[in-house]
Amino acid sequence: MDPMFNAEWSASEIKLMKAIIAYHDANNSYANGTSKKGTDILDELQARFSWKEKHQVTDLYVELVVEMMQAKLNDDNQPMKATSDLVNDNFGLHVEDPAAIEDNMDVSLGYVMNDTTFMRMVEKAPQRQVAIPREKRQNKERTFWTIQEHRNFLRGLEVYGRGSWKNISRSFVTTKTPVQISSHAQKYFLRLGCPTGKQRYSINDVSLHDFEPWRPQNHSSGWEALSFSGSSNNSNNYGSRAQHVSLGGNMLMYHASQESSIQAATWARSQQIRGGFLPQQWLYMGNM
DNA sequence: ACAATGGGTGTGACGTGACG
DNA sequence: CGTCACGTCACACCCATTGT
Repeated sequence: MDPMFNAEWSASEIKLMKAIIAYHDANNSYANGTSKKGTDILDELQARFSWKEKHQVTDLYVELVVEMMQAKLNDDNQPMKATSDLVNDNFGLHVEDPAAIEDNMDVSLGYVMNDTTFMRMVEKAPQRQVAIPREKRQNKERTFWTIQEHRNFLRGLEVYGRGSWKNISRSFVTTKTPVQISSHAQKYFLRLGCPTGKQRYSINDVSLHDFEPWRPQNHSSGWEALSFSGSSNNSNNYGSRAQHVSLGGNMLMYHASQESSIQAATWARSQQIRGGFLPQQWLYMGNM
């Protein structure tokens, strides 16, 4: 968590906000992806914390929602706690230990990169120059979605829900217009709804909760780090927790000339789909 | 090498709801 | 009721990959 939160928000304020969110959660208001209730919650929160800047409330709300979802994920191997219990124990989070939360923030946010190599691979999408013969398409440059943008999209989806492309564009994916986000969402939901093992890996296979594949306690061998499971096994919406693209360890760093992150991901995915595993020297190359 | 296929991006038409 | 803004859908176009 941003250390600034320590200065901007007191523990009691954070606790209160969590309680409010939990209340809405208990009423099925958050993260069910079916409504625009996220904005309702924000309105209430902004009214409740009227002395705070709007962006402060929004930012903390987003942080807490993601954290709470992550906390629930961590409890997946345990009986699901009742929401009332979550309210009482701060959703299993240790609010008094923000440093620990900060340490896990990337995990909470679904970043697959605790090492910077993966980030380097995905932070810039390939800017393909496409010859567009039609007049209307002249001078148009195709801009591909980065994984980071897609994750921001997923976060916005969780907060604002489907259809609030304007809000998502304004608050989460500022590099894309609402129309572009809508178009991206169209393909995203189409992919979710049409699972087939023949599909290649795509940006839409990246979920918000891609996390922890690199953790040694989760996989005793490098091969287990290659746990791809795209949307084909996902029956949930909005990049749900069941959807993982676990790009284990440093496996994407296989080739110096593999400039395109998308291509790298596609390549890696294809190796898995085809049942052919990665050469071991590539798999462990990043650890050299 | 070539054709087929899958996938990504952008555009236009249409539907819908809010507002005056 | 008309207008406007916005979202959804279908489609075009293109690229990358795969199969032959």
